Amino acid sequence: MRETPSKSASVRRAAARGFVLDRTFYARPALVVARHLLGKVLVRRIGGRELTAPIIETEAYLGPHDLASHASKGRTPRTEVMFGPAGCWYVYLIYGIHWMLNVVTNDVDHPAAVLIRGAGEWTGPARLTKAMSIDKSLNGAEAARSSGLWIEDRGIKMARGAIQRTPRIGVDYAGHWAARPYRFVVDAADLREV
DNA sequence: GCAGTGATCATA
DNA sequence: ATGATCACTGCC
Repeated sequence: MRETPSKSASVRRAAARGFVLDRTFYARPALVVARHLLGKVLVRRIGGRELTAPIIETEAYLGPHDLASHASKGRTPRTEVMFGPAGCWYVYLIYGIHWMLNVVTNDVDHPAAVLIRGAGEWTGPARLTKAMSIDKSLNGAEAARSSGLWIEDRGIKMARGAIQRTPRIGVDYAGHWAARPYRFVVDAADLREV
């Protein structure tokens, strides 16, 4: 994608101005966090380099009553992180191959999280984690610079109508919860720098 | 359409 | 210890 020199400069300044989302952002209902993560920028530090990608697809997992959520099975070693403070990563392996990246939401002892399904050019939660070298070593870590994986607000805006809601993917086992529109998607073309 | 892949959890 | 399940992907 070609840009004029002045546009490139403004993008760099906008990036430098980005601020890291903190616990107050995540300590809200999963549906609110899932919606507001669209357009925020996932940042992964690997060595001295930073990989960045605007989030374009999320899913909310509400709590123990949500039969699509791992938390509906109760407190286990795997789900422990979801019972902890908001703003920590919940990373787990699925089908023996794929790492899934979630961020914990709500309050302590309210196990809820948002699955990050797509960012930048990467569609699909497993392709995203593969591209960003995300695995179990991040499970339980804070979404902060200290962990090497965090999310920033870089001022990207989108039209309200650009956001689509659909049922969540791959949770047909969850009865009527499978049909609830807890998946949020925005077309990358609808993201706008400010 | 469906195989691959192995952690996780319930059951025993 | 064993077996079922799985918030997916890639290849048929």
